[in-house]
Parts: sequence; structure tokens; C-alpha cells
Amino acid sequence: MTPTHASVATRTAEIFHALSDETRIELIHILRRGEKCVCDLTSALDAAQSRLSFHLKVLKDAGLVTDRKQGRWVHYELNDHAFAEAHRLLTGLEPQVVPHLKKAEGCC
Amino acid sequence: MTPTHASVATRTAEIFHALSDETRIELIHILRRGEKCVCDLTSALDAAQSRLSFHLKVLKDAGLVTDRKQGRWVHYELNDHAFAEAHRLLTGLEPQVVPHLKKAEGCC
DNA sequence: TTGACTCACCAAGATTTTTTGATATGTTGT
DNA sequence: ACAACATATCAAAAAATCTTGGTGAGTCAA
Repeated sequence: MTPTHASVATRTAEIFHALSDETRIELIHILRRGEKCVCDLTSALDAAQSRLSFHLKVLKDAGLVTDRKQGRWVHYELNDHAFAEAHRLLTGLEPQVVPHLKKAEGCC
Repeated sequence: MTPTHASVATRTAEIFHALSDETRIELIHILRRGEKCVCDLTSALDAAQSRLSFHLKVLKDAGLVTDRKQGRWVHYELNDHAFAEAHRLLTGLEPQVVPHLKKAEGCC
């Protein structure tokens, strides 16, 4: 089934929203090197635990990270597929190359 | 000069924030076909002019669109370069392929 | 010059997102 | 069982974003 325009726009907004906050970008930056537990992240960013928990949830809801529970710890990891999807969605917004569309002279 | 980590994160947040709103995504979708004036956009989206003006400014500040004044009209157009930049920034967030990093057993 | 028109911008209000501090749940080691 | 720990979640406050209605600047045609 092909997605509707609206659902594509909604998903596009969601995934890019997840990427639109500096704290989340720093989290992702740390996670690029591989799985980390929340405690590693809080000490790396020197941020309150509940704050990171909030941001990790935004990333997880958008599908950008996955989590793995192990004992008392929860490990987060980046999800390749979501990044590939983000590239595709971005491509879907790019200007279409149209041969030679002349500029409008007047308008409306 | 190579950009600082902070400035890359800031720029990443800005460009993806611009792409994180459905109204702006719809605007971009219309602009994919080529330059349009604000009046075309307001009638296409059936939205208040001041509302679109706000969103167009967000897109313009992020560098995603350029504008061109002609008489009473202002034409907006997508900017290829910014989309290329967005792809690069997105790539800079992707998981790095690390040979075989074993999962942490314990933690902290 | 006047009036109609396109658009940017501003201020106020509405809505959404983020931060903070507190509490709850489950785990581990003693 | 108990204490220490890791994490999620909640409510309230703070901050940021978005919408709305209004105004003003510039352009054009009559």
C-alpha cells in the first residue's frame, strides 16, 4: 500500500522533529560509536537523567534508536534503517529537476 | 576553517527544525515543481497569508528557500544547496560502521 | 492621487515542547 | 529483607513555537 501524502508529511515532520534539538543531536553523536547505557549518556552530557530519558523517548518514538534492557541498565543504539528512511524522505522534498521552466513574469 | 562541533549541532538543529512542521513540508512540496509566489501558496494551502509568511521566513532563514521580488510579488524557490547540506548533516549523524564492537555486558 | 493589491512584520493569545524535581518500578549485592 | 542503584514517568513550571488579526510599506493601474 502506498502511503498517503498526509502520512508522508506527518512522518517527515516526526523524524525531522526528532533531529531538530541540540541535546538529541549530541546524544546521537555519542551513539554513533555504538551502544551506550543511559548512565554513560548522562555523564557524557552532564545532564539530568529525566531530561535525557525524555529525549531518548523522542528518538525512540521516531524510530531513530532502539533500546535493550539488561539488568538494571538500558542500552540505546542508533537504528540504521531510520537514517536511511530520513534520507529517502529528504530526497522526497528536494527540488525536482525540471528542464527549463521559465520564471513567472506576472502572477495571480 | 573547520566548523566546531557546537556549530554543526546548531546548524543541524536549525535545518531539521525547518523541516519538522507539516505546513512547511506542504510548502516545500508545492515548491518542488518550481518557483511560486506567496499568493499561489496561500491559495494552494488555503492558509492565512501571515501564517505562510511566518513559515516561509523559517524556511528562508534556514536557507532552504530563496526569494525573488518582482513588482508586488515575491517568488519563492527551493535551494538545492541546502538540501545537499541537509543530506551531509544527516550522514554525519549516522551510525559509524565499526567492525565488531561487542555489546557491553555490565555497565557503569 | 487614490484605491486596490501583495506581502512582511508585530503583538497577543494559544499551543506545544522542554526542563525540573519528585516519585515509582525493577534490579543487584549484602 | 534491605539498601543502593538505573531508569521511566509524572506534574508543574518555563520556554519555544505557531496562529491570528492588525498595520504599514511598496507597487500598480485608473
